[in-house]
Amino acid sequence: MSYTYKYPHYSVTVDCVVFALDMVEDELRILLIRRGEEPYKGMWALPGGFVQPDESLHCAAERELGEETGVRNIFLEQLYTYGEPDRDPRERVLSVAYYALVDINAYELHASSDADDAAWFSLSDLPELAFDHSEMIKCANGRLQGKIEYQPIGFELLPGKFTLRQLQKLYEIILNKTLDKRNFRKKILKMEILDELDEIEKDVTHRAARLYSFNKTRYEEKVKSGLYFEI
Amino acid sequence: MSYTYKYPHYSVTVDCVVFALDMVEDELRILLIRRGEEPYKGMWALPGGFVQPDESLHCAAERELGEETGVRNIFLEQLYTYGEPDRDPRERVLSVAYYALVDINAYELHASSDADDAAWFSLSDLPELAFDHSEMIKCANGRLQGKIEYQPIGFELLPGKFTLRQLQKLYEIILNKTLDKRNFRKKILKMEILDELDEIEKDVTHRAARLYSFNKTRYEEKVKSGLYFEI
DNA sequence: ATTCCTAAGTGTAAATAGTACACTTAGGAG
DNA sequence: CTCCTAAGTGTACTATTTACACTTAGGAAT
Repeated sequence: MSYTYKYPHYSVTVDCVVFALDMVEDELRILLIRRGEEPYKGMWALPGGFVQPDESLHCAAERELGEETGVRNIFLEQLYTYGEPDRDPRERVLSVAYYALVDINAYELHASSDADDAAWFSLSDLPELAFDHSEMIKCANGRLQGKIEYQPIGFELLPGKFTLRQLQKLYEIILNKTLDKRNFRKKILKMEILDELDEIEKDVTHRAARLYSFNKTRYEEKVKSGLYFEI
Repeated sequence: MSYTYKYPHYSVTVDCVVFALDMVEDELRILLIRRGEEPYKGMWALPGGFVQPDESLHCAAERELGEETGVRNIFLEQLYTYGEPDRDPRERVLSVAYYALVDINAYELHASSDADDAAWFSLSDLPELAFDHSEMIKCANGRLQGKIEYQPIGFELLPGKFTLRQLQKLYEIILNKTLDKRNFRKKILKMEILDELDEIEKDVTHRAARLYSFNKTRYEEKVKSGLYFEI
């Protein structure tokens, strides 16, 4: 099968920068796949692939991510489109980059489709990557750092029920600065967008912390009446 | 001439949302062109067009904007990529949208290329637009409102020499709220990123205000040493 | 030249938000 | 029962933001 056009057309891919938190090592992690096909066969790269004729860009990103890594139903947002004429050695390929936030414990990785392997890498210790994928990660990290301070997207990196300590650590890791425990708690609780649950964390070797959950409906109500989320 | 590919490829265009300020009517304006070709021939649309094989997306946006309207050398930044399969009635076309900021007095509009006409429209009184261009403008306006509060991009909408009143009005128009004159001046001057010039405005029928210019070098220095621009 | 009109330019006090900081409590491990 | 770790909590100080009104300058009109 072949496709013929009157004017120049380009291949279009989507690539996903998937972030997760490693609360043990206190670092951000990125989901990478090992390429099973040329070019860059055997090299680590962002999960992604070609956009099919009848799917939207967003759907393509969701599909490729699911196919290659098993990760589904997550926060996914368009980041930037990379279109330098020579960014792919085969021919001109545009890539619409997306970034995603995921609770690292919610998924078991399953490499498949064009990926030989899928694994989490520390943001501070990435392997050499295919194409311009390093640049995409840098861009995504900048976006994440900027957005997390004034939009309640951090919760996407945590399980539905979390402790205030986990939430604080999340901000400390992403913004790369320490926060004062008492001031942080005061600030986040004052917004009244967290539900205090009747549960405490389990399997810890010290006093267990209370669990909270993010109340999105409440947040949206509060935004309407003037709340400006800010950490 | 025809182009044949093994896998599906798509047409790629760039479209530009060009903002300017009307200081007389106190409103934001958008640069539109009247389409000279099908589809949507005769309808108003954003300036833009097909990406050529050897130019980057950014270059394509600059070129199309220059060709269709005469506007060149301006602040231009990628916004979002639109790729719904049916957004163009001819075939699948992706459009990489850019937004731009320009001093409305710095250019004389020259419609040419695929455009029959080019004109400024008030953001609050736009005609019906081709494709999904209304959505692009909405998105661009959101980005502008968000970005102008914490990045010094507003100066791009003013001439190189401006009064503090003009600068304040700019923020008032874009953010759609009034600001206190004394507090605004205090805030912006305290940043020490404006040069106070030995000139005052001309041709005004009242006391002439002092002119200032944005010192970008000074701004970047200050950012390095911890300045966080915010209005 | 005098008056009128418009916008330029300027400071202070009160309220709010942000920061710095340390001890007691709870609970599992040994 | 002791030890260890992190949970949980309040206050005083500092910085920032807000609200607010009058005098000055300069051209236009008479």
